[in-house]
Amino acid sequence: MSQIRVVLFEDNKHLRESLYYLINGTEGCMCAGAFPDCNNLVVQIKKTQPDVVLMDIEMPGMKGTEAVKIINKEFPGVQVLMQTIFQDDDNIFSAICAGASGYILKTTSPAGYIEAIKDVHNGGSPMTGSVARKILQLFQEKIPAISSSTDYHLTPKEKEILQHLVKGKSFKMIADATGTTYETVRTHMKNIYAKLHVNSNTEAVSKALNERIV
Amino acid sequence: MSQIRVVLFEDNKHLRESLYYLINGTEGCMCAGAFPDCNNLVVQIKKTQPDVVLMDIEMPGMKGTEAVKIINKEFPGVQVLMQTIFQDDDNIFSAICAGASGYILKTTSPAGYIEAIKDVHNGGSPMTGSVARKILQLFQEKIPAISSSTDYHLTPKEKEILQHLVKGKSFKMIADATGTTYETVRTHMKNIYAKLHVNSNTEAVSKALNERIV
DNA sequence: ATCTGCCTACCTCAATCGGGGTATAGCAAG
DNA sequence: CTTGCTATACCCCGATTGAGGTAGGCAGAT
Repeated sequence: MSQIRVVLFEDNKHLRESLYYLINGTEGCMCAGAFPDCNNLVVQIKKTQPDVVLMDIEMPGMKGTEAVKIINKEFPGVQVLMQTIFQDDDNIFSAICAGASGYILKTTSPAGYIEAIKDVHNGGSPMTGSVARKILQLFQEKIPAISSSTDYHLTPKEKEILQHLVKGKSFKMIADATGTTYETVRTHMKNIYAKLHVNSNTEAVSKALNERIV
Repeated sequence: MSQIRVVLFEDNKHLRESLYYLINGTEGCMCAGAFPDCNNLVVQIKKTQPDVVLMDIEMPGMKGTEAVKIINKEFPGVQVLMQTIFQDDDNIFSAICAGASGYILKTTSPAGYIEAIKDVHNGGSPMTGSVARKILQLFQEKIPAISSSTDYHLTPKEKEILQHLVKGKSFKMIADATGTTYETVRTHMKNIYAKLHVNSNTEAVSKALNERIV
């Protein structure tokens, strides 16, 4: 079986070299490159052809999260494993949004590093327990009530019409799209308004989107 | 140091007993209860006073995700560790939304179970690598572009008016709220429509909410 | 000093919408 | 077989909105 090609970006010289030797000293892994910054990022990745990139989040010059974005765009198959000393929400959040595949702390043991590299290469997303907790918390904050949305007892037809309304269509266009008449759509809309306790189309759209009724 | 009190809910008798002995056979842990279903959930938790609940996601009667919701509401300090044989998006997603603190597969080794229990008790969120990957993917889907939302160059006043519109207010009410006149609001709305490339209030609301312009 | 962008304000006209009705038909539950 | 719910469809009327103008005042930039 072929080796996992790892490339690392890490500004701390000592850590960079330690990781370099650690990876090369591990069976099934090889370090195809080790760089102190993200200058010439694209060129270096093209040259070194990594399977996994180990990326420090705080570095001089281009930020780690920026680098992740570029890697994901230019080299979609490459897995990026973030490593950091910080575990603040903002950093984690932007790394996730940028498309990182794993997120470990620098306090991780050498064996943990190797395990994480292998895990990420196998399609997993290793992350330190405390980081995972933060991600779950972020998730719960940002997606407040996907399932706890109150049921307004909309009929299938009413939901269908509401969906069209949310797309910005007029009653006429909805009538067209649903194969009914303008007046029928209006009747349904009146019922929708009554059920949602609103009295304008904008209010209905707002409520539909915010409470994910659509 | 005191022991971690674990209570488990698992319908499979064999697995339930195995886990019971595993936990009681581990230093620092004790199994304060083991139940085949979530009947009398609240009573049983009140009686057994667990630090950590190990919850099967698929059970007869009350679903695991429902149980998590109740536990989080009634006993906020209790950590819930979900275990499942499935790793489909819906289950993971609803468990997270319900407030689970960890998510492991049943293929996890006994040592892994113990580690996960300890991790969750220490404020971590252990999860199988593949589950973590799914959560990251869900995250990236649901939070598509928190910062990459295109800028439509709305002026402050226009944004203010749009915010009112999203709340479902009519032009008249917006005029009132912003201290201007009805006609001025209409003028602003025309400009907003032009900038957002829409031509109805519902479309504007929809775009504002979906692209987080508000 | 002029120009550009923003906020302000008004007008008209046609189209759409909200609220109030009424009515028929299908279909499932009681 | 009647009751209730849903879907269908139409009417009227007044209010609101969309589209098209015009125009003054004011701040910051060139």
